[in-house]
Amino acid sequence: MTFRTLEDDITIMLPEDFDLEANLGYLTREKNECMYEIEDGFITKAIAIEKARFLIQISVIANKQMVVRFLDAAQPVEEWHREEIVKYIREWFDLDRDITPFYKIAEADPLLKTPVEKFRGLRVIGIPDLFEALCWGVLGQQINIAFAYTLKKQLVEAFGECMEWKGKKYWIFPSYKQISQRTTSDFSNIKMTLRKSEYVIGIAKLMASGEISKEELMKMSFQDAEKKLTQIRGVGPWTAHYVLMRCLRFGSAFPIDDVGLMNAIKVLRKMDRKPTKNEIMALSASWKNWESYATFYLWRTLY
DNA sequence: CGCCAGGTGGCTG
DNA sequence: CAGCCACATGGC
Repeated sequence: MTFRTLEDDITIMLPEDFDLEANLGYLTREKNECMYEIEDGFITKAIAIEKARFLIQISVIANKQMVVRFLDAAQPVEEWHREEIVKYIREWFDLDRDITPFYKIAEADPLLKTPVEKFRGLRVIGIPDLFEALCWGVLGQQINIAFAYTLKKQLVEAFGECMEWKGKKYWIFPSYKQISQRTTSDFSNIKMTLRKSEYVIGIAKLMASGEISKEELMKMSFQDAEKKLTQIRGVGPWTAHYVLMRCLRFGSAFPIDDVGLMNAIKVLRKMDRKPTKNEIMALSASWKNWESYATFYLWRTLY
């Protein structure tokens, strides 16, 4: 890519409950992650805004402000691009939510007390792109997390685009338009089930036709959005809630059937078996509208 | 080797 | 409608 003079850095002021280490702890939990790179506290990521491509590097100063630097761009950086990138980052780190009510609940909750002490300042890290969030949910079904990352890497490297910078590749998740034109035979080198390939292509087609869009889902009530999502083939209650939590940002999203959630509760309560759904419902009775945060913090206790 | 991983759709009685 | 089952692969 040719050299260009890039625009000035962007500064984003951070909310009170933001801790860089807590968030980097989540972002670095899996070495196989291919959607960004973390090094020396810097987060480097390729971002697509429609047809434009940017390579940005995020750093955080004293947990007070985020600095976004443009390392590279495939075209001039326009003002509206900068606005969209800020929007993306605010969604990614959930910067527009005041999470002090969650801490109030959690500090009085025997199950959440220790996790919130340990991970204070962690936000629910989002997946702002709906297609990426749905695919990531589908890929993660029923398999261990490390393997899910392997599958995502295979999918991204097979169909995504990358930006190269200083000898490294930074990937952009494949678009639904691109995947909607593939068939399951194109997925033969990706070691996921045929069923999952069908789900991913089906989701891409629904998005390409406009039947499913983030914009529309964001306008819906929680229950309507959940219903719309579970009508998609391959999206059951777990995946729907996962997407409601990580992309659509409903605080009350709650993947209650999640085996990781069950195991976290089992360990924290020193149980010799997994809790039942009824037991989890009883334990979570006071989490109203913060189920997503509670779940995310409980997951962090495991990996 | 068997069982479990951030489940789901399809089939059966 | 509840109860099974297959599904690709890796770690332990």
